[in-house]
Amino acid sequence: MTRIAPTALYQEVAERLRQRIFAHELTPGTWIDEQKLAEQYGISRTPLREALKVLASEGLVDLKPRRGCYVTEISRQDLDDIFPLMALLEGRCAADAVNRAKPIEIRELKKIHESLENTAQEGRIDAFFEANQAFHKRIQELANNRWLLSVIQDLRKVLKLSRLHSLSLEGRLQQSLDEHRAIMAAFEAGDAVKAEQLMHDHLLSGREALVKMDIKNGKAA
Amino acid sequence: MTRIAPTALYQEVAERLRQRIFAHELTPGTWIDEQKLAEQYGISRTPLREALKVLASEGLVDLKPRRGCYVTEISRQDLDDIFPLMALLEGRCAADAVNRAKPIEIRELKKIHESLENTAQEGRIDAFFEANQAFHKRIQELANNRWLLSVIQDLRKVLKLSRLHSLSLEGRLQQSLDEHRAIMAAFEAGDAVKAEQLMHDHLLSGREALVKMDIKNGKAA
DNA sequence: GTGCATAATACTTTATCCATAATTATGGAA
DNA sequence: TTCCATAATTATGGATAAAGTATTATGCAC
Repeated sequence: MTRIAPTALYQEVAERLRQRIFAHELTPGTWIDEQKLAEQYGISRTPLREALKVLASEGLVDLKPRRGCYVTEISRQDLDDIFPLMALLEGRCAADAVNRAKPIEIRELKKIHESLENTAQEGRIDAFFEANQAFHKRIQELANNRWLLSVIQDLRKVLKLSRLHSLSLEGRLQQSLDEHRAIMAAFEAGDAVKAEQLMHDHLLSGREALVKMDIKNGKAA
Repeated sequence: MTRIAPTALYQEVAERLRQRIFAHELTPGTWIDEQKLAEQYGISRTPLREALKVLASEGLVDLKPRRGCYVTEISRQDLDDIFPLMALLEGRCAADAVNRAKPIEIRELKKIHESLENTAQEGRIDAFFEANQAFHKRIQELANNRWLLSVIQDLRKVLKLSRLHSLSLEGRLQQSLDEHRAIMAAFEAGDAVKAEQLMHDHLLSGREALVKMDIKNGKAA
């Protein structure tokens, strides 16, 4: 019996570690014990080490030679650097997507947007979060630029390191929804320039909310 | 005697492989024989495999599970995707750099530009190439955005896979020089908007030259 | 003669083992 | 009591070996 998707062990391990890091089960700054982890997963250290190399070049962990592996700590400066960059990139995505999308694809996007409306009204935070991700991802796919997509996804992984990032949406659910409505309208109107502008500002306003939380909680990242 | 920079073996191996790939000694599409390579370098296959994982997440090689490792083949579509993206990113870099750079840093940049002028006049292609890289890199550093920098450098690595890319500069040395002069002038005038626009177009005109060569040679990438 | 199946070979993948370097703890001296 | 040095322990990094899977070639059958 040959597997349909022949993924190597190190890839599966990398994915499991990613999930644990995103879930903040492995918090930034903590040391990753290779031996213990290998034992936990019931594998040898070799594929684990290879997985850590992959995570390191994704920026999720820091690999200090002869000193071990640590979950990356993201600073406020990093967030200040990444958010404008994401705004730029996702803005471009939106513009390209508007220009390329066929009517049927716009309708499909609209469906995702509607599930966003529904989950918001029903107050299902986690489902809203999911739909939000799906909406953004779909637009990125519509832009049809493999490299733009991969750059954005890599940066998003890094953003996920910040606990505040996932929490920030909750506090501005209504605002986020409004912004999404406007973006959707620009798509339906075929206005690429406006879609770019709106998406750009949408990302930056996410950063704004995060700054406010940051101040309230009085701690960094 | 403890080393100042304790780099792991896999990192050195990764760097050596990068150089061989960029030099097109390992051409796109070719299979990388782990055993032979490990023997050549006089190391075991473990660090070599780890190096390949790193190169894979940089996009320089394709790691097909159970099928081995191949040098990435870059398509014309990839170039069409990457160049506008680079134009966007380096344009942003230029704008940020203008806004952040102190007068002394502008003067340092000017020095690099002048060596560009000199090497061009003397017809020293390879030195011109070096200075060109230094100029772009310096602007990226002046933008002072760690993540923007790393994204650009990653994409540039991928571009280097294309042989035509390095050749394209030769055919448009004068034009490239003119564009650099204009960019330098925008820096000295402190005009961020203009610098962004010029840098953006500079990248795109590089792509244009590449398309023309492509047509003349009648082959892809 | 062509197509399919089986076997053999070769390469990837994973596990175990060893050596080296770093960190921590303990003991002695100031 | 505190600081420095030395030794021991622990973890990382590299090597080697074994096992499993994929591909290719050869042989047989239709």
